[in-house]
Amino acid sequence: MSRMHNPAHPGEVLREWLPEEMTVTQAAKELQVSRVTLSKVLNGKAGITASMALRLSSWLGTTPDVWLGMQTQWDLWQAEQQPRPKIRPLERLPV
Amino acid sequence: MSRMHNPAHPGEVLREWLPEEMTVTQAAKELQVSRVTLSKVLNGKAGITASMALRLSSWLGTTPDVWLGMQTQWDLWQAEQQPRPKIRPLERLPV
DNA sequence: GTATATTGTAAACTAACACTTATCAATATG
DNA sequence: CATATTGATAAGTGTTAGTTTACAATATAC
Repeated sequence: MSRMHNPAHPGEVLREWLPEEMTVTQAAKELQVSRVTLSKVLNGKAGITASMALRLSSWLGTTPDVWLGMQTQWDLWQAEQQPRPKIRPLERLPV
Repeated sequence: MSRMHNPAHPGEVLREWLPEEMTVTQAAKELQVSRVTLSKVLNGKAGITASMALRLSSWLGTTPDVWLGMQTQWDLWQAEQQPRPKIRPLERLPV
């Protein structure tokens, strides 16, 4: 079975967590990454790493798993869109 | 809060799924990756990618999420062992 | 209105890493 | 003994998350 819906990029979701008036520059400073790094994430040009997930969880008061989970679902959906080899299921001895 | 226990590397878990008599070479052929690629995963020298998770799920009849989830937990634990910047929680307006 | 600072993204570069093929020592098999 | 097969290492390639630098656009100061 495949995932029906193109999941949102985590950066897209992150956008909604940022207060309206907060600039990328400010947010990057709080997260202690460069402006560029955060900008890329927000624009879907880079993914959420474990390190970034920890920063986001400290800052936003979430679990890191939320962010990494989103990234995982996104990665998985992307991979499912690629041509895939036909793999014959392993024959297991019945219990 | 941090994860208490060093989670197993997914490759370690994968080992347990392989039939006793199956060689790395055979398994790699079924998964349609090189011997080296699989060997590295089994020895914890490489992680589980989305593409690999899909191969494993096809072959072993699991969901891909199982494997990617393990990888995520492992990545997270590794990142937690590193020195981390002190990030001040974002002040949210109370509801 | 012009000068200066700040913003967000792009460009260029570096480091890490997943993958491949080639190589090698060790073990099995003819 | 000779040959083939195994699993791991070495070497090389491509991708990508991170940095600093550069730039065009907008805001702020004088």
